Amino acid sequence: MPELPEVETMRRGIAVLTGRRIVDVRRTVCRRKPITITPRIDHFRRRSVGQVIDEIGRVGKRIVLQLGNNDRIVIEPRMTGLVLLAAPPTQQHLRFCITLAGRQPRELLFWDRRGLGTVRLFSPEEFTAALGPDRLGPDALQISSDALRERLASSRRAIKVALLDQRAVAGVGNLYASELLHMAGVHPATRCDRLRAKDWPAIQAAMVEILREAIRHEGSTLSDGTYRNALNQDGGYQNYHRVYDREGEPCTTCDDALVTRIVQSQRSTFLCRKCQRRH
DNA sequence: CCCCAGTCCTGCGGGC
DNA sequence: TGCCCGCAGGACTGGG
Repeated sequence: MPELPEVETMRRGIAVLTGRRIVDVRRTVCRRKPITITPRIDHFRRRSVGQVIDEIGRVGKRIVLQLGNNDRIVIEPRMTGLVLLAAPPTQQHLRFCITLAGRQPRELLFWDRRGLGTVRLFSPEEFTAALGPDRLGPDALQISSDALRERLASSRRAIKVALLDQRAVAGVGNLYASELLHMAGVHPATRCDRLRAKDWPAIQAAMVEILREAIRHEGSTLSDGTYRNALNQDGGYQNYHRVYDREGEPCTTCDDALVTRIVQSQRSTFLCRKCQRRH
C-alpha cells in the first residue's frame, strides 16, 4: 500500500542517517520465506560495508540510499514493507538490518509482513537499467501537465488504470489514483484518448495537491494498520480521504450522491457519480 | 506494441 | 464459535 506519500514520509524519517557509515548488513532472523535481496548477502555485505550513505532519496515508490562508491541500496516496500529506525511492529516479520557506525540511531530496519518487498544493491549501470527513464516515468510531483498528456493521451486505457502505470508517471498507486480523480472531477473509467484538453491540467494539479496534502499528514494508515512512519507511528491522511474505502457514504464534495465502488483491472476504484461524470 | 490476467505472500474479516 | 475463502494491490511475467 505504500505509495509516493508514504514512501516520502519514510524517506524523511530516515534522512537523519545521511552521512553515516555502514558497518554491517544482514538478513534478520525470520522463519518465513526469505524476501528478495540481491546480490547474495555476502556479496551485498562486501560491497556496502565501510561505505558512507551520502544521500537518502526516493524514486517513485522506492527508497534510494546513495553510497560513497556510487552504488545504491534500493528498498522497495511494495504492499506491506516498512523502513524503520524504531522497534518494528513484530519481530517475526523483520527482514533486513543495516547497522551504522557512531551515535544513535544505529540501525536501519526493513520490516515486511507479506514479504513482497525487496532490498537491492545496484551499481550505477544496474540502477539505470532497473529504475532509469526506460522503466520509470517522471515523478508524480514533478511532471508537467503537458508531459502527462503527451505520455497518456494516445492510450485507450481508462485514465485510472493508466495512472497506475509507473512507466507513464511514477508514484501514484491505487488509493491516490481514486482520490486525485475525484478532486479533478474526472470519471476513472474515461478512456485517456477521450479526455478533454482541460482535463489534463486538472488531473496534474489534483495529483500534486493530493500527494502534497498526504505527505503533510504523513501518509495513510488503513484499517489493516500496516503502514507506519519510520518511528512506527500511524499516518493521518486516512481521516481526509474523499472516496477511498468510503463506499456508500455521502460524497464530501456534493454531499448528495453516495460514493460508488467499481473494479478496474481487478482493483477497487472509488468515485462519486455526480462529481465525476462520464464522457 | 498494448493491455490484461495471473503470480508472489500474509493476515484479516465476512459468511456459513 | 470456528473454519475457510476471498480480498487487500505493490511490480512483474507471459500470452493474446
